[in-house]
Amino acid sequence: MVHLKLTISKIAELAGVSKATVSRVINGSGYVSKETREKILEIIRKYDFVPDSKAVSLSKKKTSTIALILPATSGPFYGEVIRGVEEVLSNERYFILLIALDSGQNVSRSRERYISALREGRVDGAIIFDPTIGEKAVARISKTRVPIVFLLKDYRSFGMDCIMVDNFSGSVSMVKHLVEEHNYKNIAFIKGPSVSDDSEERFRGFVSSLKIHGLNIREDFVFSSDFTFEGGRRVFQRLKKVLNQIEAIFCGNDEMALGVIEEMKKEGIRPGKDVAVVGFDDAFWAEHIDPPLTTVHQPMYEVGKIAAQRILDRVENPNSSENPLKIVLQTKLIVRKSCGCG
Amino acid sequence: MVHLKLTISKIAELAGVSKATVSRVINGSGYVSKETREKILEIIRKYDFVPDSKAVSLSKKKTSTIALILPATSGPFYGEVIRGVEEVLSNERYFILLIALDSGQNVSRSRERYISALREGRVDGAIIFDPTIGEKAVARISKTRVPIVFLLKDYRSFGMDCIMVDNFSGSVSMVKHLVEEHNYKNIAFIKGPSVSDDSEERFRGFVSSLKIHGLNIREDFVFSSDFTFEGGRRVFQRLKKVLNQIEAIFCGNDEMALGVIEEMKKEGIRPGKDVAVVGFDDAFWAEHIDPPLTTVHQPMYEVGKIAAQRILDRVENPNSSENPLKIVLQTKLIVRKSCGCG
DNA sequence: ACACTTTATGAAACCAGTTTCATATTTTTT
DNA sequence: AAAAAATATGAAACTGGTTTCATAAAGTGT
Repeated sequence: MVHLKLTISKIAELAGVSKATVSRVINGSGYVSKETREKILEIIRKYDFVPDSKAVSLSKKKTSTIALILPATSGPFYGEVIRGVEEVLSNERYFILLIALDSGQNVSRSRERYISALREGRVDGAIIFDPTIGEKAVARISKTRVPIVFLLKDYRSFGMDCIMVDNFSGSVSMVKHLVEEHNYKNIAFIKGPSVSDDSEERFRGFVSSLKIHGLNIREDFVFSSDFTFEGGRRVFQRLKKVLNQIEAIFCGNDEMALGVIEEMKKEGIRPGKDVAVVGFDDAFWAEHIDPPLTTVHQPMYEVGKIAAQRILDRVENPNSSENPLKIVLQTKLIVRKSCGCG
Repeated sequence: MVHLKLTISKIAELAGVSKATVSRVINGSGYVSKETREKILEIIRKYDFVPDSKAVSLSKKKTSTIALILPATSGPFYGEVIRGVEEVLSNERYFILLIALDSGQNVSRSRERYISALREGRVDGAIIFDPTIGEKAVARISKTRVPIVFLLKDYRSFGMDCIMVDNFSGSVSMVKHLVEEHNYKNIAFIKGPSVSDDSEERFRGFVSSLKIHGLNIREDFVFSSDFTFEGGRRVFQRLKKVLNQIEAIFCGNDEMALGVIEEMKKEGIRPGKDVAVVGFDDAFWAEHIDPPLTTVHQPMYEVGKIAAQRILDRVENPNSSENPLKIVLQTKLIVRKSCGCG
């Protein structure tokens, strides 16, 4: 029993009409008499026919697919962003082509891969979350003419929309809490990798907020690490030297905060009591660790949703001459216990 | 300045050859003289030409895309599975079409969506992780003739490969540890939703292992919840009644264990000291909570990798009459402190 | 020098749809 | 009743590639 492949032509033949008419029925376009439509619909149902998406894509010049580029190590964000994007796209019958960025030196390899996908016309648009991308790559992407929404990167000068998160204000409100509620005056800061814009923004917010409160920035209270758990542990060993001079440690993200907390406990120092430790991100587990972590919530689900809405808009109104949009979502201070509260 | 679209025909024209020859050069197939090849390559480079993937897919009947179906709530597994799949597929220049299953009643809606994707010929194969799927849907999927690998579901009778995780043995080794190392004799169990095969397997392993150790199953020590953090909190309230009769609580997954632990702490009961609490899954945060959770590690990264290798094999050797394969990956007991160790 | 294989190329068919255009039939307007 | 507009349909062109087939030239063996 050979399973013969159904095509629109065969359906047309069975119905005694031309394939153009079948196409019209399927797409609800053009004129088709009621009787003809019903007859064709009947046959389509009977044989359980579905048009081949590859052929549809080719002739309609539309894939109904959006590329979603994500860093492999976006950890807690991964799922959140995907959820937001998927929720919006699936409603509009679009699919997600997911490309995860390699970590380490291989980023450029995976960058090539997703640029390829754009150039080959595999997708109608793309949501790009690529923290280490630079102008050169953006210029190449721009040449593809594929509508793009960048996450957490502002490339409006290349005509691309961007969805940003206000890291600066997040830091500001954290410092405000530490200073005004707890009266801490000596706060250490642990930066992430310098290539990370987020990290820089958070640090700038920290510095700026200290100034506002009339506090000095102490260079020897500023440390650098890599946003990882292990990095947090390591940096704590360096930080120990100034531990007796500080009242709080503001970590550039939650993972490092967790590393710091674990290391502190090992040394018999009580996080949140002897020294406050706070983070940034509000990872899933942040409220469940001991002590529950005071941190800044990143609205990544909303970022995903808005990015998806935006890209659909661009894809479906390609010639709208609207200027590249920048949408800034607010972070939110989440006060738990590691800051000394409660 | 109108950006004119490049096609293989235009390249052919520029090179003064037929498009068949250009196609041969691009694909490295058939005979092409060295001079012709270089001339064409030169022009392709000069104009930065890339063939349209939609056209290639249509004529080659190959999309170089694999569907990856994942539950929205796979929480910690999400990223792990994706990482494994992506690592293998990207090396072979395949792309991932990601479809997340809606949670709640909408599963069937998203199920329709991914079955559509298969029927439309959007992908060459699919890796399906759909815990609540039933035979009826599987039968429909089977009709599409698209190669499928199921995760954690055995549908070999429909000709589909499956990658399983040995939950049963995971439970057995956990009970073994609790009984042999700690000499616990009264162990409560919190099941997940009854629709979850995993949950059932874990429970069966628990029961079986108790028997092996000559212990009775106490019906009133068995509770049911829904695999969520909140579910864990709620079930603890029911469980309190028997708390003075038990030495350990074996939770069907880590999230519920976390809920139980939090609730215990609120009541002044020390998890791991007064009563042992253990979980299943080894979520990212399991080692960082207080006390660090003793649990059973699920090798989801490996599941993703092996599934991807398997699906590529099926896709690239479509007429191999090899029987549907079942690969069982082993879980691993991770002893931390919540069981009373350390 | 002749048959046979290998190399090289293009025309045309093909993949499975959509869309334009021409034509025929109705229906509506004047 | 004639003209205009709306409805209905199919042939053929089109999307942008790949592949088959035919043909010709070059290389090889005897």
